[in-house]
Amino acid sequence: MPMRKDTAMRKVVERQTGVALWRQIADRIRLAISNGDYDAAGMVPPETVLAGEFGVNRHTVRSALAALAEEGLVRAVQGRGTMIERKERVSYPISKRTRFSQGLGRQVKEIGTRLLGHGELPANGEIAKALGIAPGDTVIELRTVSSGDGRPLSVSSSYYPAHRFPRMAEEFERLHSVTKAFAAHGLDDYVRASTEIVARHADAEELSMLKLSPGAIVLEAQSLNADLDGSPVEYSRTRFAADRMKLRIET
Amino acid sequence: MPMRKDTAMRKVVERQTGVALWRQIADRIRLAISNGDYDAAGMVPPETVLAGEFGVNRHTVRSALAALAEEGLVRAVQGRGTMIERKERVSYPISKRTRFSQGLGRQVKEIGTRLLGHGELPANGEIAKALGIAPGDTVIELRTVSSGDGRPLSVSSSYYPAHRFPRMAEEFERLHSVTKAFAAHGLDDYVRASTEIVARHADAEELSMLKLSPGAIVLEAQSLNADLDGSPVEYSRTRFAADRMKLRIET
DNA sequence: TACAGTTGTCTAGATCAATAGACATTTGAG
DNA sequence: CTCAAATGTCTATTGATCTAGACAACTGTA
Repeated sequence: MPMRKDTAMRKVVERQTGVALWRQIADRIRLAISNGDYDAAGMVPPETVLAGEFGVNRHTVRSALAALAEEGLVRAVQGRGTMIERKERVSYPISKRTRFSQGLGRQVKEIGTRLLGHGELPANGEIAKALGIAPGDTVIELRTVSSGDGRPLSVSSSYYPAHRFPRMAEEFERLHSVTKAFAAHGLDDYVRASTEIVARHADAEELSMLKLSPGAIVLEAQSLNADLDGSPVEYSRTRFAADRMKLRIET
Repeated sequence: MPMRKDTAMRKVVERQTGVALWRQIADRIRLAISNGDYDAAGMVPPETVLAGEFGVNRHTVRSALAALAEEGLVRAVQGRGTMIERKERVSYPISKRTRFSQGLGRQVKEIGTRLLGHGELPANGEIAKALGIAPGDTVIELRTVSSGDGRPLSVSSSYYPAHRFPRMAEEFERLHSVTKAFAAHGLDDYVRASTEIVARHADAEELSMLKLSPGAIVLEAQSLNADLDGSPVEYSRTRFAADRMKLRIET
């Protein structure tokens, strides 16, 4: 069986698919940037060249580049070209001992987690099953958004059994750390029991919280942390901006 | 800080974003189906109701439903309504001992892996770095597509150091199993050393191989397997159809 | 059979996306 | 300075998407 060669001179974009050509092209250029395809020059090829490669009008390419400039990924300078401002995805480690701030430390200078809101609510089926409690039992919800160097990276909803961690919200607000808030309840260590990962289009709330443009992708990690006896202590759904993050699984 | 309530009567879709309304709506309905929001009735709400919820014309909703019907997710019956045909995502386990067929066994009746092509090529920087060989050293590439119950689930490109596994392609064609092909080279056990996960829009080749519609999402897992001495034996990039799969991390 | 509720089809017009071409403006090199 | 190469701006036109309304066809129930 012969090897299929990717000779594709013309980079394919498809029409009449509900996704505008300029957006498909923006996605392709974003990918090429993060792959390092343009590292040699440090800039994107000229608009006329890109238009030729994709088989579209130059104006269509300009729409794509305008969208990328809006994201802060490139910056166009008249007379010179379109320069790459930023390229790497931040790598987020998932391991037995996953703590948010650690592991990102070397990649981002400034990490911030902001509490969006908190509340108590009866556990629905999904949450109750994960935490091993009865549906309707009270859980505490924390909603947070995390940023690196000023860019939002993830939004998260976390659930804690209220009977065991009654002051979770207050302690988190005081200490700005889940690990420390656990410690304030007498829990010194916990480990990741399971993680499920799904990718999908961002919904309207995620678009606005993560400052994404419609059609953008989120990586959703549904994770369960347990104490050393195996009893669940936290269930959370974290949605990462997929174009800014990759997940690294450490087994 | 008060809890933010999601009262959203009107489900928000955004205009002038390069993603057609019908496609945004299709994505939202697909998500609602996989969340089980419509399980009680087993069918999608009437077109007029959906049009009201999203604040669009009924024709726009019809375009969205037509796209979902094309995917085989729903089936419209005149006079009755639009029924849900399929909803679950297949869960793919990632652990120290990840083998493709296992773990999917209970979820899918019929698993097939088809060899698309193979070849020998000099390792590029990415592959050489992963496999711990010199750039330019020969690697064997296997390109496969895997299906469950007739639906394509993933496409994969795998790379093996040719000096150690010279007959990888032939053995895989004969045995239809990477694990058995390794065994034929005298390697009885191997473990997952690392996995990185990225989500992005599918490119044209992935769209056709996975039978996806443009704008669809792939989950790409870049994984490295090593023998028990820690020496890399396989580097692969597997792209999963994100709307059909979720990844389960087992730590 | 009658009817309410639903999907299917058609027409017409408004708005958005993409093409095409022309020319202005800026930059860097010779 | 001059020029080539690149981005910026404008106009006009075509095709795709979305809205609007009307009515046909089918299903299940009363």
